[in-house]
Amino acid sequence: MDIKEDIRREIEKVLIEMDLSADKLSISFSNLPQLCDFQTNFALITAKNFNMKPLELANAIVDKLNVKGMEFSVAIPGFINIKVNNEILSNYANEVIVDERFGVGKVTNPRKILIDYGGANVAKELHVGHLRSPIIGEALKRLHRFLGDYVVADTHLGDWGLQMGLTILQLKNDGFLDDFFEKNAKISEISLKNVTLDTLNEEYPKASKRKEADEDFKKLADTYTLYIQQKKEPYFTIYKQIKALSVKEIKKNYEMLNAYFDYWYGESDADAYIQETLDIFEKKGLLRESDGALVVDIAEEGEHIPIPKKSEDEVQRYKNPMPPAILKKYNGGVLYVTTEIATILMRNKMDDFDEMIYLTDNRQGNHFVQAFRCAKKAGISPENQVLKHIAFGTMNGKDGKPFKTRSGETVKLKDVINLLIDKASEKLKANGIENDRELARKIGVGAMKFGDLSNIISKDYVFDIDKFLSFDGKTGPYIQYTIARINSILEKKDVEDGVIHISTNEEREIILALLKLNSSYFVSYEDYSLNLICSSTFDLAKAFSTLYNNTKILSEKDIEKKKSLLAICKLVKRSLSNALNVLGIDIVEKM
RNA sequence: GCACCCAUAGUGAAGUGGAUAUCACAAUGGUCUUCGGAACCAUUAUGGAGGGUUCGAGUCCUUCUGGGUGCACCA
Repeated sequence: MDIKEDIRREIEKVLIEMDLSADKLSISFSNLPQLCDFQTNFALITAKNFNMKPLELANAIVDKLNVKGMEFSVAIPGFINIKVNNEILSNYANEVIVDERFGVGKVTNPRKILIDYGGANVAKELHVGHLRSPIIGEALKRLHRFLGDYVVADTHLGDWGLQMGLTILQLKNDGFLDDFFEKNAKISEISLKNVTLDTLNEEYPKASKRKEADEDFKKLADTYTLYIQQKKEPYFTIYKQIKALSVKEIKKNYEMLNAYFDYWYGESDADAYIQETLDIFEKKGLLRESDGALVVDIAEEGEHIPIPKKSEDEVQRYKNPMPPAILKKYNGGVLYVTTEIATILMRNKMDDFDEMIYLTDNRQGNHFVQAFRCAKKAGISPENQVLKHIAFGTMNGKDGKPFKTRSGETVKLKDVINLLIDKASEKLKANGIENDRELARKIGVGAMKFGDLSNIISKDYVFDIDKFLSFDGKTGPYIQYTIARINSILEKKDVEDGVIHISTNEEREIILALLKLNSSYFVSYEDYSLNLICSSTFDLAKAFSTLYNNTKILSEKDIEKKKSLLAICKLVKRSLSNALNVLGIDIVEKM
């Protein structure tokens, strides 16, 4: 059920007849819509291989093509242009409208994929920097599932690092943990009664700041972290309680963003695999001692070459820096990379994944290069397993710098969401809808998600709330609004929708936009370009709006025409809704 | 210093090596009025600079300029 594929098959048939390889044959949408609907530059690319001139080859192919409803022509210097008639488009539309997959096929080789996204840390409040990972990750998860992959979403909590030691040390210093440290305290019966989320949100930043200036404090926090990792009491019990408190809050925030995870494993769950991981490296002779730490050399040919020092006291510099990965610290503690590798080991014991995708900001590029190289080197990740780090850019304020509050502080994620809800509420109020915060959330959060996903993942972008929430333009609300308008028509209709007959140019545009949207899922799937789905969705909404503005559907006199138009409404609504769903954006009935 | 990412209209963005570089917003000029916000048309780019590969380069390679990020015992 794909016109592009039908065209490809027809041309392929001719190529086989001509005894030419069809390997490089691909049909694309026309970039000159006034000339044709589809095009292929097959002749331009391959003429040389067949010892022909592009124009000759194109003409030879077109001469042999004779397909009902399709018009083939050749354009200089050798394009083959294809136009399809209204009947073909009508047939396509009538198939799609009853198709439970909206006319979108599945990938031919479904894979097992794990997506690691979210990036929350226990005891640290989520902030704006935590928005993109769940937004992009959730959309990728849904896209892969939609196209037939088996996908596991694991948020991989940061629950095992120095921040835990720091938090506990600070809490202890500030007297919150006295009960736990009394002589003969029955640890299992004590709970953190005076500690709330607000306490954590105050204590951690304090500790984090202090460690920069206070060497001893940092050392002690290191020790505490080690205690937790060794499950020493009362540290471990305190740790577990802090984590439970924190996770509850994190979950709530993710739900506001429509991000749902299959697993809530964290770095601590990988702990059980740390020793085994280290043993594997040990056995393979990959470990080496360096300044008291155990490291793995992962530099490849031409990397990490010392640059001669100009003077004695100069710091050693390296060309193509790829320092060894530290798996074990001087004090026996383990680090981010170690946990990452152990997590890969854990996941590979859980299931056999074809691919693991990690979503973090681009500052962690080196970390993943290190972890992935280590995992491959030690055979912890099988050779044919794809380990993919998707690095995204920063969300900036209007000044082009990382988004901050007026006083220069990091903006809390909670506050961003509330701001979006408030702004959306104002807009709704103007439309006569009051006091519906859930509706406002769907619109506000959806607006931000669409604004985010419209950008290429790797680039920084500007968080412009007014632009995101505009009901006009390439925005989430515009798409939601288009659906709401269709709802309004479908509610008021006095006849059932019928068979679609494409007859006008506006209707053609809608079906072509639908075809493009349906093919965009596969392009996005290949190269993680969710922005393409966003723009194709918008184009479909826009094509529909053009029809809507010029055609009075409900007052159409010709009953067959009216039924067809109503069916087009339904068709567009279904496809737009599905697209939003794949992007992780809510659909609203009214707005 | 060493490495990675980025540079396209006033602004924000899009473009599997292919035809006349696309979209949104804003601005200016014009046409028309509402199944739910007005819509439609027109105008606005020496693609950061220079070289190279190619029949063909915004896209690939290279040098430079400007911005962001990172560079072992944080995560």
